[in-house]
Amino acid sequence: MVDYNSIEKKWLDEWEKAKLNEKDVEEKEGILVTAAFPYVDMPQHIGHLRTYGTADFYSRYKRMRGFNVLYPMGFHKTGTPILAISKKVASNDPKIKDDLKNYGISDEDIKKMSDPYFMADYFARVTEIGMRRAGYSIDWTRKFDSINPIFSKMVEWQFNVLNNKHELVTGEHPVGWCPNEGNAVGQHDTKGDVQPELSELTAIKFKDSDSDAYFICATYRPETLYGVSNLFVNENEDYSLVELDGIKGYISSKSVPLLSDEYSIKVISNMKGSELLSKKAINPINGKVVPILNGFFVKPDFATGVVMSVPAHAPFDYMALKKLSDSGKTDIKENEYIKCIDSENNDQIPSLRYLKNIDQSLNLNSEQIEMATKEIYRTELRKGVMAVGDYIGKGVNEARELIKQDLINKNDAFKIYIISNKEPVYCRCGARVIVNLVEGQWFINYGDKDWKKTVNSYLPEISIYPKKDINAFQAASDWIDLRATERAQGLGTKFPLNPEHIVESLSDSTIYPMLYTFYNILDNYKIKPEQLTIDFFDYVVYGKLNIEDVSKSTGIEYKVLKRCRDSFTYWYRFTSRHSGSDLIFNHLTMYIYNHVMVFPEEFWPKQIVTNGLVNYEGVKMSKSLGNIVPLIDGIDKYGADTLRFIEIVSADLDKTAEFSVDSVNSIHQKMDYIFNLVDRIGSMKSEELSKIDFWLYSKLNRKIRDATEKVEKFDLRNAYISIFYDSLNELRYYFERGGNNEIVISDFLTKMILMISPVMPFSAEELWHRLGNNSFISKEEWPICDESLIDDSIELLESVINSSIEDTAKAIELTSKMDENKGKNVKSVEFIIADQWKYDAYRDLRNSGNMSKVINDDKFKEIDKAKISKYLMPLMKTVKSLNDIPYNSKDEFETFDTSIEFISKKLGFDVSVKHEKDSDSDRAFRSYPGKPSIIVRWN
RNA sequence: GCAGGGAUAGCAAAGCCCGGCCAAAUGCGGUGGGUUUAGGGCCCAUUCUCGUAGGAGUUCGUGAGUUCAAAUCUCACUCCCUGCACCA
Repeated sequence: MVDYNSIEKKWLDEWEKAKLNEKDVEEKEGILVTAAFPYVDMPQHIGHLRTYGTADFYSRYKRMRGFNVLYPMGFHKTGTPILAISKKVASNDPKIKDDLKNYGISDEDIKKMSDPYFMADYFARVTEIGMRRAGYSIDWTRKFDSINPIFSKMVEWQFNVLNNKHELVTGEHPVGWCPNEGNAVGQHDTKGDVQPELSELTAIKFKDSDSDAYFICATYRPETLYGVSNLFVNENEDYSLVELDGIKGYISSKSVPLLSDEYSIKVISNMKGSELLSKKAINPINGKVVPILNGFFVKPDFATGVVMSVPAHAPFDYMALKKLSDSGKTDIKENEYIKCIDSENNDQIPSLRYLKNIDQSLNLNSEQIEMATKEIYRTELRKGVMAVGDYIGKGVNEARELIKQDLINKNDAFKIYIISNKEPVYCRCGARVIVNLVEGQWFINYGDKDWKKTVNSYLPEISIYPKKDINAFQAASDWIDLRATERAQGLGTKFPLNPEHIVESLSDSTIYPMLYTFYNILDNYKIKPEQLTIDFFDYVVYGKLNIEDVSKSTGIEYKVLKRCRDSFTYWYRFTSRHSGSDLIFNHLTMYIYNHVMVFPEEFWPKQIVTNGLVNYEGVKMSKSLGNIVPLIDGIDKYGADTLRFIEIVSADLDKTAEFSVDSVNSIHQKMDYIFNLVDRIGSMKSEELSKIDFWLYSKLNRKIRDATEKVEKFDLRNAYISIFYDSLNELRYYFERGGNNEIVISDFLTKMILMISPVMPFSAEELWHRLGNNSFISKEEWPICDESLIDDSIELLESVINSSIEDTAKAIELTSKMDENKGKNVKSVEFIIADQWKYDAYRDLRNSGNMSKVINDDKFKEIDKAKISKYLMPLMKTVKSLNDIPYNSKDEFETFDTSIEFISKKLGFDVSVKHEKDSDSDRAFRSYPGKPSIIVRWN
């Protein structure tokens, strides 16, 4: 087997020596290929190769097509995950230490990882090693990370632009919050890494009929307000009369601390739920006075602990009310329940229907009632129509929003946010996570109408691959709205408008590809971060300032400024951005928005390529399954080229690539074949070209033409089925047909290897040299198709031979069962080739589609009309899809005649061929162009 | 809920954009055969049903429709997957 690792090492060294990947401004057209830089909180695994490998493939391919392609790379270190892991290390968390140990990190290094900067550097270093070994043609002289002071300067400039254009706004914002530590909590900050889910409810104010206090009912379904028969509290729980944002209200005592960061709440007095049961409340929508009753199901720590009861539509309410009614604790009758929504059936009490669907006798537990609740919620939202009230006739979906808005406008309700996870969420410190409305939070206003309009009208200009993701981009662009852009903790750039905070880590990584274009220059000339003023960036990006002034104000030499500007404008004109498709709804959309806002139109994104994930042996790679293969291990084991092939070209871009040992083996075998063939090539002969040589040339050139078209459209899978798999089959067939011409094979292999080189650069380089070349293959040109060598006839005739062989085998199998053939063996097989008039008539019929016209044509006057008609009849059935037959009777005859040896070897019988006119067999007439009549003789 | 994607033979998966060359690529699995044949690998054949000659029938989530013609277009329905906010 090929020793991939030693080939890799050999060529990595050679490429490094030749500085093959370092690119600079040149005469020829430039392309900047960037992939979303990796977040370095763990080593990369083989799945990461998909994105970076695809970007590398594209870079290499475009270079072979004559472009100057720069593929740079950096590291993302902004944000909280690195900090969180490092904190865990510092607190001696055994689980995290195990994880790190499994990555093969020494105890000593793990200890040092309590320093987040050490950890980030460590993983950045490991990541770079892996990327080099994967063969990415990255220009490492431009490497930076996102906490680098120069990077921060770029971010400051970007936010200065956004601020000047009034796209930074402040407001209040609901966040998951730890009341103990006083800061926002995300997934990384909770026990068990649970993402706190926030959801919005409407809190409706029912006035107490004999005081100025309100019962504050939180609900997901404000549209059912028309059907309220009573309110529920839980008589066994404690309740409080509170002052909440200026009004008096009753809420459960347990809800007070959960809401107290969201609202200002002062407790006036406390009471048992049972004490509230004597009260009555007024429904704000219709003034109806309703009683307060005991709801067994009311949870005091969910929202306000007071709920409105809509027995006709809420299964829990129905069950609770029925219970009360059965025990005589209420005199509300079922026929008083108000139905306010019509949906699929005509039940007067829809909730009852859903309960009975689960159990006719209504002997239900809470879980079952919950199920019924979900079911009715779903159905009524989708199909329900308001049956009462101001919005009668409108769909529930629409009416809900309208009613909510009306109530809020009339000050009868307000929004309330809760943590809606099934189980309470706890901060690592132990406190229960609650909702807080953060005041003065800065947002980037992606909801700005003009901004959105500009982006939406530019979106069709961007080449997006895979094509079907265009919809997703469109949807993402429409959907993106205010986006929080700063936060209190984490690594990163200080937020210019509030230096206590840092720029949020997706917001700081939207325009950074621009920095690659001149980072190496800043580095070379040892430019200090403080020299990178607003003026500097304004000059480089807009070119509108006077360069002398900028040079003076920044202290950067004229020629350095000029080079930065030139480099930026050269590389940023055509950019190709690569990432996983999971980033469409955040990073990539923000990338587009920020480019459109910050840069002149000529530098807006030109191309975006996204890709799907990678499965390992049929399942997703994940930490919990323990099936993550680190990139470097994968390369050691399978070879970089093998990983590259499987991940870059063996699946459609948008699909999950399947990595399995089987697929590895299959590629290894095929590569072995190619290596052997290349090594054997010297022992072959160069002879005069025969038919099968032309066949192979035709296949090759067709392949070059079609595959190139496919590569251009990022249809890599099909391109490489043709370039790799089909080529091998064609070679095998060529040899089987007796081909053995050194020049032809060498031509074929050379072009095939050139086309494989962007995917498998190491093997291709090795094979290229074994073929006797001394240049680097990556500096060679992509093969060009020679149209004159594409010969439809020769390929078609070859396939006629093969289909005839198949048909014959099948015919023999079936006829061997015939009584007359029982006990006999096949003696010989004869192929009868259709006479020339059949070819002519075939073409005429194909062109005209008119049978009688063909029959009556003068040129067929020699032939019996009944005969022509009998011949054409079957063709009529599929007349609209007849293939073009570009050759004639004698071509088909010759092909068979010269292939007799091959055919009889395949079939194992003597084979002969005859023209139809020379045959006296009654089956001879069955011959058609491309379909000789087959006569099997038995003895 | 909102948004995006999906449902194809034993399994996995292509085809669908651009209707006919589609009983439907390919891989795995199954069956039979070959290979100086332990195993594995490799090669060949076969793998919806029927068939006394290269053919016929019935299939591509369900139901309807458009069409001379539908896996492919339209509509409805059912079910599945992914993302959803400060988090990379």
